[in-house]
Amino acid sequence: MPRLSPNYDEDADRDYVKDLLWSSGLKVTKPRLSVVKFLFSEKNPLSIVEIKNKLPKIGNASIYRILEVLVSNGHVNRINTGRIHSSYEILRGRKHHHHIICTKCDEVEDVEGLEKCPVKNLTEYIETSSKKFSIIYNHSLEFFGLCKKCSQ
Amino acid sequence: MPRLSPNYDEDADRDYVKDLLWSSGLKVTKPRLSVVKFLFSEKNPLSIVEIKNKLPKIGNASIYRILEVLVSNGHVNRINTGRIHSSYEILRGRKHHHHIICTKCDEVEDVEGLEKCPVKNLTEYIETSSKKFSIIYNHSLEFFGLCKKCSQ
DNA sequence: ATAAATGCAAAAAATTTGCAGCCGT
DNA sequence: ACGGCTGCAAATTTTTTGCATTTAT
Repeated sequence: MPRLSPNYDEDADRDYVKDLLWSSGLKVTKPRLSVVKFLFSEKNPLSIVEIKNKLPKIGNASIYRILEVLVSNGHVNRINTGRIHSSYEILRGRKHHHHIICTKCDEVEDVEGLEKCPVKNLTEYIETSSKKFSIIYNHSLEFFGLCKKCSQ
Repeated sequence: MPRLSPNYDEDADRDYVKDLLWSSGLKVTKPRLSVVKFLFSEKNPLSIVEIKNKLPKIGNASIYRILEVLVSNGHVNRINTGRIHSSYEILRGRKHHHHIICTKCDEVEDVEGLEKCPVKNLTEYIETSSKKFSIIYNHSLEFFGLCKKCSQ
């Protein structure tokens, strides 16, 4: 659940999650609610494996299909960890941000404390100077390193 | 091959590629030379599939192992295109740079014209402020958009 | 000579697909 | 009731592993 307010209201959140699906014309089903709620509940991005483990009742194929539909509707971001499987994070209610990925254990952490995105103001320049591209609508910035556990 | 000089000297290049392997204490084998030379020869990053198709004589497992060893020795960069499989590009002889990826046709272009990496000087700050990470040794920055062909 | 790297084949892991039946609207 | 969604099982695709053989040093 989102740690937005100290008094977390589960019902309000449920409606929020429902709205997310409903607003995209998606049917509000149990498996979808579970996936979205799980994504909301975790601060850091979740891998397919983590989602599967946490929600064993949902069929394997459905997990893929649910995440696909969430990504294509813009509710969820697929993070390119460079690892075997992608990780996913919910977008709504969160600021644009970047990630640090452990190349040994795949741990993902959000980059915190940046006032503003260091790349955002480059987009327009790059759009102009690129030979082959005319539109840039997004970017992703990942840092790779070793987490404290793995660097010992 | 690197298009660095107008008069390209294949032998010189061969030594260059050999040196690359040798300098990391890697045995200079035919499969490794082939992979490195193929990576040098293409301006844009190559996916595992493209490499496999181009070099069918190299065993499947070896391709994975060769790329892994090249990445872990810092000669090759694994780019997270957000597509199904990662792409790889050789680093040596090329400046650190970033990419623009067309989300429709997967075309990849290098970002050109930046004097310096807009992210580099953030690394130390992020290393310090991160809770879970102690070392950051790399990053990747990709812009997503539509190429001129696909945006028409 | 010997330690490392390769190729092959088999195994494991990750993802996709087809389809019958269930469930939201 | 309809169409979209799900679960299951099977099929693909991608990646890893074990081991005998080859190869670079």
